[in-house]
Amino acid sequence: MARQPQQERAKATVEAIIGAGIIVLARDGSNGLTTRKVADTAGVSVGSLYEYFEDKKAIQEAIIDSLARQISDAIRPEIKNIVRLPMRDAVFNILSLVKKLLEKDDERVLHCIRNSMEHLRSYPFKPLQKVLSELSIQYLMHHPEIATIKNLPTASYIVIHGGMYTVIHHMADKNPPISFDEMAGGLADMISAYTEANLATNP
Amino acid sequence: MARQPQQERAKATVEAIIGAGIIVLARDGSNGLTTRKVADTAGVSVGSLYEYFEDKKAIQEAIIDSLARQISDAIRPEIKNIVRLPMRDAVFNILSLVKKLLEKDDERVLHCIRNSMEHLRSYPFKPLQKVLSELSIQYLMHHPEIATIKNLPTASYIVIHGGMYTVIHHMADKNPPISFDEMAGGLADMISAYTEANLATNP
Amino acid sequence: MARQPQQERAKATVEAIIGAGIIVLARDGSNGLTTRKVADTAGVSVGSLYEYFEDKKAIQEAIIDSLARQISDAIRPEIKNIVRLPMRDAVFNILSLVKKLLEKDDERVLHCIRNSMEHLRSYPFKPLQKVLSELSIQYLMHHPEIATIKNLPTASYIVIHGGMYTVIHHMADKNPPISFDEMAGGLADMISAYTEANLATNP
Amino acid sequence: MARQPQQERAKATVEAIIGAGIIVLARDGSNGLTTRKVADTAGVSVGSLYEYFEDKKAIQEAIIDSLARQISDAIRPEIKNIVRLPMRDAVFNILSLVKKLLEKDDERVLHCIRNSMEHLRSYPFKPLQKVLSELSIQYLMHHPEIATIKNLPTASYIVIHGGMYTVIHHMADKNPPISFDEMAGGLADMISAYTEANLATNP
DNA sequence: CATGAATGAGATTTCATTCAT
DNA sequence: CATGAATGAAATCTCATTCAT
Repeated sequence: MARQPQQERAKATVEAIIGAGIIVLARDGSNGLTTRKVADTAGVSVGSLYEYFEDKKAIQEAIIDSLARQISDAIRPEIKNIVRLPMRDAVFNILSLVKKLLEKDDERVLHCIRNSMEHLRSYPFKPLQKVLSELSIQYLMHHPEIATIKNLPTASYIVIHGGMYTVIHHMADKNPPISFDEMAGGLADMISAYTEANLATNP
Repeated sequence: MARQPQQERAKATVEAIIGAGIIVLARDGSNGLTTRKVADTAGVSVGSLYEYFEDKKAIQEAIIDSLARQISDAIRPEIKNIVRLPMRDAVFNILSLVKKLLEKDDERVLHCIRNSMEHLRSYPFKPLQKVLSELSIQYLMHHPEIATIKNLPTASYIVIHGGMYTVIHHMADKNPPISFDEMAGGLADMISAYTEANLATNP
Repeated sequence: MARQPQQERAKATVEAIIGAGIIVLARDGSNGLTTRKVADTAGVSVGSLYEYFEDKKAIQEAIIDSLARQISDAIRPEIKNIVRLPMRDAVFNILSLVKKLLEKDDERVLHCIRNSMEHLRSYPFKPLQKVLSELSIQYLMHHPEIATIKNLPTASYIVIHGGMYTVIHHMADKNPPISFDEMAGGLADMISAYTEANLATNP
Repeated sequence: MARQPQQERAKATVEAIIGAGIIVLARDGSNGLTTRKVADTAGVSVGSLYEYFEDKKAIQEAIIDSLARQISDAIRPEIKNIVRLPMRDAVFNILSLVKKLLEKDDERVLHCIRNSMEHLRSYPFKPLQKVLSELSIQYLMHHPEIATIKNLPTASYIVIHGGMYTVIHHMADKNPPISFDEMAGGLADMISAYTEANLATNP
């Protein structure tokens, strides 16, 4: 039943469905993502959903893929600027960049990530982690002196996972006890102190 | 409709329902948590669910409350030992403690937390955060010298939120690029370096 | 299972159940009459309901019987006064008497009659009709001159049925276009005019 | 959830659901009106009910609205004939008309009215009362001489409410002590005598 | 006798999916 | 291709009735 969209109009319909899915997922959560709501929001009939997608699961996956691409596309062009910065500024900028990305469109992406944590096994994180890993590698190439740090993978893992979630949590927090800049600055300082300490011991 | 259990048997039934709910939530996720499955797992009829709970939402909340209590009860008795340790060891021990807690019963609590992140707005974290905040305060009382650190709230926020989630993520990771001890050690080192750096500048 | 109450306490329980049933029926309608609500309102356990009543239907019937008796008991003692009055006053007094009866206890009986019209096939009307028929006969014995009226049964039927329902409807009407006294007076005048016209033609 | 029917087929389904609802309501009473029975009787699936109706309550209301329209539509075309008649004949004809209406289709409308008295607060009467009020006004315009009667509203109220219910009760009565014609004739005579008496005193 | 916990059949409601038009 | 009506399995919830204590 699921076909490849062959015409422009068909591609537009697929885009509309995925876009509608993102809106519904952000608004109503993964439990509230029904075919009817998606079809209504997309302005197509429920029948059309099944013209382009095998079943609901396929729609969910397409939504996640789309979110993943949006995230990667937003971060990748900034890599070339970030790799030039000293460690502290690099970390701070990455966190700010992620924040800006998650804030777009009334925090649509933020809500989608929160709402799909369970069902989709942190899938949307994967490409975020991938692009951040790329960034790590490129950063290393621009700063060969830190290659001597033996715990670089650890630092990288912590900033990518702990950092990401702390940003997500902070943004969802109605009354955060500290400001975003304090949080991001603190984490930047920690990473910076950690890497420099390891650097100092291996001269 | 919802009654207070008055007899011993009734209390046992309520416990069985919540226990079954935890099992089902851990196994099937919040979308897979149906009244039928909970009743079957608890070995009671669906009608019994509604003897003690207003509706399904109330059952979900009771499950979360129960998990929250389990978490707090597991951590609180350890506080008195942890507050005696130096910063690095304290952080490492807390993370290990959380890991041990989440691992219990085939990672039941871990799965529940992951599976209820969406629907319940990270509720199960609340008491975990609360008990860790208590720990922070007690730690401060045992180490008055660190009270001079002006960014203590920042460090605390990062270890509680970033640390917790990194643990959760690491445990769910099939092929983690670093070991748990490396991760926990790294985070402990960072926090330790961060606080000591701030301490050094304020002698 | 259903037993005859043999002790004083048992009789009191039966009364409490029926009284509770009347309250619930008046408040929640016949669809809202559940065994649990009746038991709670009566201050007994659901199990006790089945000690004294075969099933729910038996409770409903007991409620109706109780209402019927209340109605008859309220009207019968007034008969001896009403039969002495001229036709117009008699009709007006009967309607006022019915109104007073239905108003008692926050219109409890009124609501019960309205709420049981469907399910119980106007049962509560039966005894009301019976006692009013008795009144008709006694009235005739006190006013033998009207025995010559050939349409007396018709007049009686209309005042009993049309009159009763008009009272019930008027009491339930939030914004009645005429006052109760106008309505009752009008009906009394009609009956009076009708019987006198028939009397005049048969001198 | 509830949609507006857009195709012919959908409108037919809505009609079938309401028609089935009327049959079930007449047969089983408002307590016996289940979604299952309505769906089965209408020859559609239960799911279809919820395509066009928010919930069961909405179906009940649609049934009542449909009945109300049937009643009004049956009476209104007769108004122009009735207003030409003298008072006694007018009243008698109205009551006969109502009887004929309630008798149609195995007394379906009669049973529906009886069965929905409780739950729907005599709603189906409202349009019947409205159309009869219209009739009153038109009658007055054709008989300007009765405008001098000061108790016309009272007479109107009694014939509409008392008369209607007496008809309903009489039809439901297995062994009525008087015939329908006697009852209707009696009521017609009363109203006629009442209005003429008031007319005579204001020459 | 009295209790209230437990039951389970049956009611309402939801929603992914199919299919005639 | 597109539509949206129709489906029905499965979910939530209710409540009269039973029965162990």
